[in-house]
This record gives sequence, structure tokens and C-alpha cells, in this order.
Amino acid sequence: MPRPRKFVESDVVSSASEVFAVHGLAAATLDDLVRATGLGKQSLYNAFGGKRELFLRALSEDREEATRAVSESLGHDDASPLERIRGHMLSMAIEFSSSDRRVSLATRALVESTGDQDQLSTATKAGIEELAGVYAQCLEHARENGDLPEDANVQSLAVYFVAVTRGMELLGRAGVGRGVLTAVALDSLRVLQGQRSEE
Amino acid sequence: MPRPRKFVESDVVSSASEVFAVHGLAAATLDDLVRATGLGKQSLYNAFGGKRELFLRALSEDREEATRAVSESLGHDDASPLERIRGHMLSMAIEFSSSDRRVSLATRALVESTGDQDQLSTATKAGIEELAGVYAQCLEHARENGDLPEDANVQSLAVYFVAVTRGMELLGRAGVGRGVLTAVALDSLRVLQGQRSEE
DNA sequence: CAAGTTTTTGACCATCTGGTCAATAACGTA
DNA sequence: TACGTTATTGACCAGATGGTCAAAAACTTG
Repeated sequence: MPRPRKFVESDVVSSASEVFAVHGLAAATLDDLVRATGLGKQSLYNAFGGKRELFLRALSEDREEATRAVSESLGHDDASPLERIRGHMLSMAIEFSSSDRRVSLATRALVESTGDQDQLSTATKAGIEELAGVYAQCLEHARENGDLPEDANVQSLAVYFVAVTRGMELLGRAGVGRGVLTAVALDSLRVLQGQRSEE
Repeated sequence: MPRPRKFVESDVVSSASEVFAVHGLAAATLDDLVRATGLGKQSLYNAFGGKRELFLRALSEDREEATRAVSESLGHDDASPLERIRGHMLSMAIEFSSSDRRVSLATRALVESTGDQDQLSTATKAGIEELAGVYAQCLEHARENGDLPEDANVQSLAVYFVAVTRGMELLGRAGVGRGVLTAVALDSLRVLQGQRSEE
């Protein structure tokens, strides 16, 4: 009976995501979003509720996408777990030294969040933990493989890799070149070598 | 002859810096700055030129301060170079897990910069390189000490530590706890152990 | 084909933004 | 003490912002 929507929600969120990745939450104007999505203001409002809510939707989509991508990158059976991590970090170095002005929505959310408990930072923290979980899984496999010592702290190493990638993202955005970023990625992998029991 | 200023420039920049660290450039309202600095809008404008210019001043002060702090932290003779880096990273873990909502202006500048060549990102890149230089110096000493292999890539390791600290900052802001952050810091140091010649 | 429901459209608005202007105040000097 | 110079003050502004409203449009079903 009702008039059907002309748009697909996920497409709209995607377009919005793009805008947010370039401008951030505060700096993205409602008009940017209207232009990018093709919807009218009111339609946007009806479907999502406002700029902030739309950002949260984009953030959660981004989180899913990021997790999925890393899972795939680390989950293949084509190489040993450690080699997969290596490949992953190297591809990150390439991605982050691309020239576009995008910043992951997670980083945006973190930087633009205002409170300790607001949706932005809690959502992002959850995303970080989710991502760390993916790394941890791969590292755990490595340990079972004997590529990592028995007592390696898989959990903290996982968070460590999240931190390194975050840092690489920022450096890339600062204009640090691909060569340097790749060297950083390679350096970061050394924590996995010669892990001796001491801590 | 002229009427003297009632304020000290560096104090004003400091107060402004505080505001920017909490809100960012775009989100900090001129009114916030007026309130925090105690100056009138026009005085601010006379002395600095505008919000953006004031931010750039704050950014450059922040950069000096950051470099100075790290230099001091890494430059003392109280311990071996490697131990100093260790101490530094651990103190970073503590700093970044403090609960205030500050974000370094460098990170702010990076995230809020819009172009490839704008002042924000170029200033920040210079800051990163400066910081990396400080790390590099300490690492070089370590190498001379024999604590690092002859062929260790001091330059890229230096950038690596900048990346890790940047990542830790973000994670800390996301609410990752002090214990985890400390573990990450300790992990990050392992790249310095067992550096064998391979690359 | 008409009714009912929801989307869409585009005009509208109160508020706040960074920034400006002209008038006034304060100081050192002559 | 009067003058020249600069700082300060507070009113002011054009533009943009996120958000809202009421009317029109579009589709499905009975």
C-alpha cells in the first residue's frame, strides 16, 4: 500500500560513508550528503534520523567491511599464518600510502568523539576489539604451527598490530611515502621473530 | 608610544592549544577560544589572524614541545639507549591511557587536513620527521653501543616508533586500558631484540 | 479506479558561524 | 599634559548550518 522507497538503504550508507571518510562527521555538511546520496534532506531524515545517526550507520558498515577484509586477508590457506600477516601488513602499507584523502571512519569517530562513553568511541572500541580478535585467531594458528613460542601473548600482539596499522594510516595521511611505510610494516613484523620467553 | 598588549602571546597560544586538543580545529568555536584565552575576538584576530592561523601557531608550539619532551626522555644518560626507549614507550602507554579527551594537535591536523599540500599536513609531516629524527639519534647510539646489529635500519625503525606511538594514542582514546597499552608498548620493543641481518 | 499510506519535494527557519567595523581606551613620548 | 599609535571592546553581518513542515506524488490493494 505505501509508496515504496526509491533508494536502497545500503547504497545510501555507502555514499554517505564516502563523504564521511573524506570530510569527517562535523565537517561533512548535510548538503554534501544530500548531493552524494541523491536523496532529499527529508528522505534522509526519515530513513536515518539525522547526520549523526547516518554516521553511526556508516561506521558500523565500515566496521563490518574492515573486519571482513582483514578476515579474508588473514584467513586464506595459501600460506602459513605468519606469511599471511606479512602479506597483510605489506598491503596495508600500500593502501595507506595511496593518495586519496580518505580516513577510516573508525579513526574519524575516535578523533571526533567528545565523551568517554559516547556511541562514537564505544562503537570504535568494539571495532578495535573485533579486529584484534581476527589477528589473534591468525596468531593463534601460528602458535599452534610452532611458528610462535608457546608462551607468546597472542592477545596483546593482536592489539599491537591494530595499533601499528592505525599508526601507519596516520603516517600515510601525513604524506609518508610508500617505501618508508613498507619498511615500517616490515619492521613491525620483527616482533614475531625470535620471540623468546621473557615477560 | 603604542598601547601595550595586556596578554602574553605564548600564554594565549597555550590556552588555545588546550581548546584545540579537546575539540579539534573545525569544532572549536571562535567563542571557545575567546573564553579560554580571555581575549576579545578582535584582539585574537589582530594578534594571530584567525582561527586557522592560531591553530597553526598552536600546532607548531605543540610540535616543539613534543620534540623537546621526547628528546629529554631519550637523551638522558641515566641508562642505555635501548633502556631509555623502553622507558619512553612505557610512559607513552601511561600517558595515552589517561582519561582526558585530548588528542595531539598533530593528529588533529592530519585528520582535519583537506588537501595534499596544505599547511596542516605539511607541518605535521615535518613534525613526524623531526620526531623520527630524535628516535633515530637514540637508536644510532644503541647501534654504536653494540645493542643493535651493525646493519639495523635506524631510520625506518625510528619512523616505526612514531607509528606505534600514534597508534597507541588512538587506541588509548578509544578506551583501551592501561594494561593492554603497556603490553603493546612492550611488544613493540621486540623489534629491537634479535635483530638479525636479513632484509 | 479510489483510498490509504508513506515517500518525496522544496520552501522555510532559528541559530550559530567566523569575521569585520567603528568607536573607545591605554600607554609612551615629546 | 597633549599627541600618536596600537589594543580593546562590543555591536554588527552575511552566509551557512542542521533540522522541520506542509503539500504533492507514487504506489499497492481492495
